[in-house]
Amino acid sequence: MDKKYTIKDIAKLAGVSKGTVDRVLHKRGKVSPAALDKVNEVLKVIDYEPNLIARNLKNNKIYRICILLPDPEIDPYWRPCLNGIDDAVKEFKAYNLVIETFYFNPEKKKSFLKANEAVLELSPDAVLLAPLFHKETVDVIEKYHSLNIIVNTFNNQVESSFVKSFVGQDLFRSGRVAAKLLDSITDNGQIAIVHIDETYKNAIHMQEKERGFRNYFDEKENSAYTITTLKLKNPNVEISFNTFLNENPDLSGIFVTTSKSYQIAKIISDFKNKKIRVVGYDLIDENVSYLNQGVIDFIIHQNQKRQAYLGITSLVEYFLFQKEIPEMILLPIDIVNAENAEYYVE
Amino acid sequence: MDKKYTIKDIAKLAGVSKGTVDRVLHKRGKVSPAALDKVNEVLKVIDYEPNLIARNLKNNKIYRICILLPDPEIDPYWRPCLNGIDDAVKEFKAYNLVIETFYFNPEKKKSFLKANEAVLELSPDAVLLAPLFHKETVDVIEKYHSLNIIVNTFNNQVESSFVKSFVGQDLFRSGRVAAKLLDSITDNGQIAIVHIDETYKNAIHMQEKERGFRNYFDEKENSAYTITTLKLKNPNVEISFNTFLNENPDLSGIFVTTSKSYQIAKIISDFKNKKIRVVGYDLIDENVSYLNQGVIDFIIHQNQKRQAYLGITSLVEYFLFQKEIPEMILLPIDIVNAENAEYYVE
DNA sequence: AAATAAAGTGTGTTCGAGCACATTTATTGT
DNA sequence: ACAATAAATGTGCTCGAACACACTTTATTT
Repeated sequence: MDKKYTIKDIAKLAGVSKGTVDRVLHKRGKVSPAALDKVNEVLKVIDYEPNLIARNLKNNKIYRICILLPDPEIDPYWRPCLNGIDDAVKEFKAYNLVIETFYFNPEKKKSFLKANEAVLELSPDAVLLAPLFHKETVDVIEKYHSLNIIVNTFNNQVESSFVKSFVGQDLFRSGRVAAKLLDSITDNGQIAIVHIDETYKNAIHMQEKERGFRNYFDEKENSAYTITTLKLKNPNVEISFNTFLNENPDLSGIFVTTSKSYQIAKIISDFKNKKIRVVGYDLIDENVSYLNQGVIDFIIHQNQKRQAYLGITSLVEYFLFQKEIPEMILLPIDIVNAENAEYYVE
Repeated sequence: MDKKYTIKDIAKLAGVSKGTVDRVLHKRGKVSPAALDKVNEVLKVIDYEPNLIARNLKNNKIYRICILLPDPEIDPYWRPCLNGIDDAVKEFKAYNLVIETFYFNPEKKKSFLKANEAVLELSPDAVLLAPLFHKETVDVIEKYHSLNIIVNTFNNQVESSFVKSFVGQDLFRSGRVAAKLLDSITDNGQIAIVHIDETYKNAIHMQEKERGFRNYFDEKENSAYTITTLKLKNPNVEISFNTFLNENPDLSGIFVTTSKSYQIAKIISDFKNKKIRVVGYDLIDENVSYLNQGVIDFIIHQNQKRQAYLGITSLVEYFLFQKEIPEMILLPIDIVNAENAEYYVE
């Protein structure tokens, strides 16, 4: 009754052979106008959907996907990605897929290049990478492209027409979200945007967040906030920031643009004069701990796990089921407080 | 080199036929100890993973899944579910699946029962339902179970050992999230928990949210809040709440436990005396509009779309790939403000 | 020891799409 | 009109797992 139509069914209905139907469906030509009409007539009436299972059984090529990201041992920010990768691997382990992960030292361009060389050795079908070093990334992307290897990026965006897809967040928007949060939890006064030195990290990341943050307050009429940008460098963060705190008694809110908000939290938790509100990024353990203590008020979740997961699954589904890969997948900007954190921590 | 092992490969390696390997893999018996050992020896060495594609090609049974939920025309809360269902249908349309949706009037038990009868007529393999009427739900679940039809629920939980899986949110926790939000955006004063009459809705829903909300403040030391619960009924919401507002000039925050926060927002947006903060539920248009106007501060997203989507996909993957269905899938409690709303609106 | 039952093993077909190749039909040139 | 060639069409095999069925070997009964 509601059995799916097969090519054989169409052939029978149209009074031709399955070979002809196949040629029509794939526009391979070598079909007479008469036969073409007959088949199209049938296709118009019935709703044919090729059986993906059967289609893929034949195509038993092994697809190889390589993922390149900074070593989570060096920067724990990337740890959740491993879970995302793991989920994807588990989900597709029954298919003809080889998914391999490569780490590089996020502080060393050489390490990044070396990892890419190792990937090239394997001549994979696709590469998913977290592009930290701009120039180097553009170069390797071109290399991959010339070898017909698909390149997708996640977390960081990079300008290159050779990148098929990007998974990440709108950082400008995420800055606005942070601004809105601080706006709602602080009374007027001074707000500090704090960039904590992460030498290697694409500075664009932090800049975009700052732009969004300031944009929110610029748009707001009669805003009585003063916004100051602070660039702190380890190991001087503590001293510099303490000085700043003492010089700015009006400070009511802090927006930390990196996952290092725990460093700021540590300082202000000793600083009992006044309640200062903090909004930061990323659910790493130290941050969650200060979130639970009430020192950090909100954390914006960048959802690295899902970024990695979607980066892989979109490639897998492209290879296995010829699903189109969207040029850009923007993940929601999740707002986390002490009460809903457990659902996002990975 | 890294081709996947097939049953044939195992057979060759073990020096038996693929029939014997098959019997070992499926524990069908009729295998001599000697042959069993040989096959197990090979299986120990190699990492065999059956090809799901091939497996499912053979099993060309058509699975029928029915979804029962309130008519979104009557309660727009359920509208996002349609998108979730749609996504799942699209994703699996190439497989042997029939997914059918049935609506019932959320105000009429009879309508619910009638919808279930229609479902029973089709004798599906599984049913996914939003259980509104407790007693009736328990009855139909028993009926389904006796007919070997799998029953999963979403959105509302119902006590029944016959339910295989539940997809939803922890409502107690969501009450706590709301409390934390109001706590962070209001100064001490009075807070109102507002239940707006939705006759049909399982009152447990709202009660759980209230319990969580109060629990947060109970746990908080030296909290200087007064918490009042208000039960409002349409069409008297406006009059009653205006009276309440006038009688309680100290009111600083409102927690609306249903998706009707726009009704409260409408009232307080005319009430210019003081800034009153509002936290409510669900991204329906009216609420988002007040969110953007700054009348509602936060909305908790119940993610109906994903609830429906996961409810279906878990069943599909169970049938198609014999994946286990988790007994309970708890979705994150998403916090939404005017800046990140666009990512959640469906 | 032969007959019969039981246990163990292998072979062959199926699922649906895809594609190579064989076969048939139509068209062109002489 | 009849090759020669081109165009159109159909047949049959493949992928891997699953399972029915036929066949062979071993065990049990008389």
